[in-house]
Amino acid sequence: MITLDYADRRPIYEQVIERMKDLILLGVLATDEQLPSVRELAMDLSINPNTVQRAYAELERQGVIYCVKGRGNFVAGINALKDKQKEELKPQLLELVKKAKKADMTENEFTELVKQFYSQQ
Amino acid sequence: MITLDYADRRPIYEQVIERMKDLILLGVLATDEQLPSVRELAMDLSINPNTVQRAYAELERQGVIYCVKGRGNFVAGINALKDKQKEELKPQLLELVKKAKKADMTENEFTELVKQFYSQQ
DNA sequence: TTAACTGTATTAAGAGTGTTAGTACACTTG
DNA sequence: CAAGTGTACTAACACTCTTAATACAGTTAA
Repeated sequence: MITLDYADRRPIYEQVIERMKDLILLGVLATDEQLPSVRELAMDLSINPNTVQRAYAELERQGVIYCVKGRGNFVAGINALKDKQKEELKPQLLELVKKAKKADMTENEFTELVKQFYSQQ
Repeated sequence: MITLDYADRRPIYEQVIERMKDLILLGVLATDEQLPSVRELAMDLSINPNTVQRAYAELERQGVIYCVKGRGNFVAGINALKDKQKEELKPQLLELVKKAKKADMTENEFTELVKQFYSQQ
């Protein structure tokens, strides 16, 4: 279901968060569908249940999933997540634009890159 | 010359690297101009000389500055740095575009944000 | 030459974070 | 009741960031 990249310097729990969001955005995990249990996913990825728990807690804090004690974790809703991702994008893009300006990259150069990347596969 | 942000979670040496690049890109530090010495900057920022040294070593490794033992550190060249920053930008922008696609953000929406951010101050 | 400045290297220690391990408790389901 | 869920807690280890204290080598100006 999920693959970890140990070459990635980011913490495992962050990778789990990102992959789960991807699975939801791709529609692999539908709204209200149950996620693998903490212990099951930990076993599957050969990591500690605490690490999975940390990822799930953060996903719940972000409103991406909801938890029912004794039953499991469930997908909260794909549209809310999409809107959330779009909002997250903005400050990150602003930082990139600032960096581009500092390096004297024109808006046209920048937009050309966007066009190129958007048409990519 | 440089101000640190202790609310920023990133390591101090990374902040020093970024601020030095900014000073160079802004033209505050011209090509071949001497940077503050390791001990002087450390004193100025109230941090350890080792931390400054780490930042300077990384800046040299990236080709942003060059060091002469016994004399000091000097700015390598602003144009090379600008080109370097533009190249660094590309993979970061690609990741953002990927994220945007996943969230079903259209190229037009994205480009509109770019336009907005570019015209900002 | 000497003194004071440069960069550079080394070792040790402390703080913080990420991860694992083990255990325990409460809730739900069959 | 038993097995599965989420949740909480403590302890230990590894790694990184940072500081501290030296030490050494090169440069420069008095």
